[in-house]
Amino acid sequence: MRKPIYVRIKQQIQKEIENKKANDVIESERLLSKRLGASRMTVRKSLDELVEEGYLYRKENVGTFVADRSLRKRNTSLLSDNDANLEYRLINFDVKYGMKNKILEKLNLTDQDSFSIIRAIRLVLKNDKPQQVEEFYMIRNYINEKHINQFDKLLDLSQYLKKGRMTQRFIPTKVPPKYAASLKVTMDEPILMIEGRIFDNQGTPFIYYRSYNNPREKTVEITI
Amino acid sequence: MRKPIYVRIKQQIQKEIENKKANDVIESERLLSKRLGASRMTVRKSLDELVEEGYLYRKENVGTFVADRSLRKRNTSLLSDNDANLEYRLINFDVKYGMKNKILEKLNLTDQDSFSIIRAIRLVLKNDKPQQVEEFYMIRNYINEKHINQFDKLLDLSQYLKKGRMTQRFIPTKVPPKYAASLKVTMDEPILMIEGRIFDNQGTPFIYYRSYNNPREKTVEITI
DNA sequence: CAGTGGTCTAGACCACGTG
DNA sequence: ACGTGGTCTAGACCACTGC
Repeated sequence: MRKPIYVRIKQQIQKEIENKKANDVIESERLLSKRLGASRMTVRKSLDELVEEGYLYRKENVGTFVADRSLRKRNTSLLSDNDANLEYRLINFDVKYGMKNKILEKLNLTDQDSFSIIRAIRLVLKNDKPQQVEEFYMIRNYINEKHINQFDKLLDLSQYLKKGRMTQRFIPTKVPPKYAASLKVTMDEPILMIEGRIFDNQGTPFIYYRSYNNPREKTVEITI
Repeated sequence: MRKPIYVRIKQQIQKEIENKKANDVIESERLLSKRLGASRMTVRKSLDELVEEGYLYRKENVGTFVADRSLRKRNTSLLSDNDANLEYRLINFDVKYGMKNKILEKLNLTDQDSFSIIRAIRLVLKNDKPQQVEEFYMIRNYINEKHINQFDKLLDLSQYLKKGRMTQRFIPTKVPPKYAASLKVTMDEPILMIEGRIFDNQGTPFIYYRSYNNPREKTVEITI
């Protein structure tokens, strides 16, 4: 399927507002419609999405304005930080047919079921400082086989969110001894563990992950 | 302004799917349009919102289906838990013209500015068990004067989110001594503090809050 | 008064999944 | 082949703001 017009227009507007200051007014919907050669409803669909994502805001009967950059949505910041300074160091990768019961429960599986699970564990660093350790457990037949050998694609969770939903839990705890050294955190220090699951539309979980965050280095923040 | 048609239709559909099971198919957009007497685009707008909020999901070229209840969006669950069992106990309420610098910084204020800040602190209980302590700091001239004496309305943050945005930080820490007794938590136990700010469209913060969550009682979870 | 965003209509064509 | 969701059009009226 070729790219819809409203996506092209959305990207076009996104590009144009990069040069504008926060709270600058942009062209009216009718002008954009004329200039970009699309109906007003199509332009509106583009604007709707940009408003939803925090790029723009509207004042009724007045106009559409550029939003402050800090207000753009980042509700998946925990994992898909688009930060060029991040380095990922794989600690463990395997495909298993069994798994600890604690993990199976999270994926609504029992050891009677037939399944195989991809497990990946990685350390995330920023400017050589350890940020977090992430553990992923993914049910294999939900995963695109082509991605299994490309960790960056495999572990980019945003792709799975498009067609499903995610829950995240925030749990204060102590660092697991096995990760204390990697994270350079003392055993007694309280750290933040984030436990997440990704569900398909039917409500079946197919990815479970945990991340242990170094409180000295990483602030977990979301914008909604 | 009277209620738009798409809102009425949205509520209607919302009511109708309460009686359906997860993954049941609903009527097609064209049928809904005919039955409810609105154009297909209007029906679609209602459905779009219900999909966005996790009530429904669509399969291209196939149909629209009822989503699993657990997948409905709850990204503000931290505060506006619509849970009937919750009890709120006000600990402190005042309106001040000065405030600790740490708080002022969060609201982008200095003590040179002219302002007054509403401070409210409350304990949240569920079945008599302490869940969390919440501290709110709100710049007064952003707040509807009528609400100031109605704490439930004043502290319902969802109203402020409609026309602005919120950031939340998750910080593992130890319980502040002054709240240890209220929360029935020992001083050494790691607890989860959530720090949030609400911004207007211009990017100016006008509410700052903190919540200290009892890890034994309360699980902080969001669904996106 | 002119212009804005918000809503709404009655069509249309497309690609695709399922029977 | 038929029905579905996804996209798109070219209008329209409304309530409201700011000049």
